[in-house]
Amino acid sequence: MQIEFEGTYDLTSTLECGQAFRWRRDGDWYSSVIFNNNVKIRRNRKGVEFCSSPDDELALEPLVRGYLRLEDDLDGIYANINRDERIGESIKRFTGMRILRQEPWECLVSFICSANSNIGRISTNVEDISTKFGRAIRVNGDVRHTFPTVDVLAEAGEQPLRDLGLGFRAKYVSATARIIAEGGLDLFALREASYDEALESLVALPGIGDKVANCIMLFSLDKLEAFPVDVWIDRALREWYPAVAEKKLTKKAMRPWAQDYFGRYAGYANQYLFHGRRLQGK
DNA sequence: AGCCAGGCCCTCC
DNA sequence: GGAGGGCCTGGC
Repeated sequence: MQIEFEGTYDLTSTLECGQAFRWRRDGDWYSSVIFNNNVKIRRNRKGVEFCSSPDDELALEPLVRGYLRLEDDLDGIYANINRDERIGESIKRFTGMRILRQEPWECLVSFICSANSNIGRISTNVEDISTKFGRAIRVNGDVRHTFPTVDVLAEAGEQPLRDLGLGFRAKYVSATARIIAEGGLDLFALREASYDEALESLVALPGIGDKVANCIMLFSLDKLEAFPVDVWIDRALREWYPAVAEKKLTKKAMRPWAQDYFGRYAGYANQYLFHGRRLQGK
């Protein structure tokens, strides 16, 4: 099915910049499991084309639109965050890269798994969790699995997750799943909550600190002002922003500084700086 | 072999 | 309140 839209979209950068962990590339097609469907997608002249299974594409289309954040006015956002030549360069280089609107629970677990890890390993962890605890979706001989529900992971407990190689993150995933399963937090409700409210709720969960909470808010809870500070952003800000270096801002102090500096779309600035700095390597 | 990875948490000062 | 060390595991 074709989704037509105006405006730019760099699907490759968007799906490969490290905000989502289950997309696989095969030629110009990308495939993953989202909304309990095996979804294939590719860029074309008029927009993006996608296939879904088992559900009808017509039913999935609004969800895919939402996932891809096609409603974001990129030019408006660029104009808003373009405060200096550093961010300007990154915008020029990765024009069309978007933040995704992922499913909150999968996003939350993915970023608990990200602690002291790397993208390759996180991808393996998330895929292994799905294979072991998710529901099989078969498409033309290909089998992928849905990401398991909160209840399934709450019931599973810590040890099976350790056996999958999550390491010390297993107890955090398990404990957080149990809290949410028992009604300790409504993740979707956080989409309507303020940034501060959502942050406070998330960091109360085991395994979620300021950085991970900001990732979850940015990539799944519609908080475009979220600004996760990881080692790459830490490097980018210290190397590229004299104000940060001169003030000797700690990692902790960088987030509020950047949110004030870049404004309400600071999360977009974050993703462009992150991507640029990470490709540059250490 | 030893260090580090897209942090978090706990202890101690 | 913030600095320092431990934590699973895999990759270099």
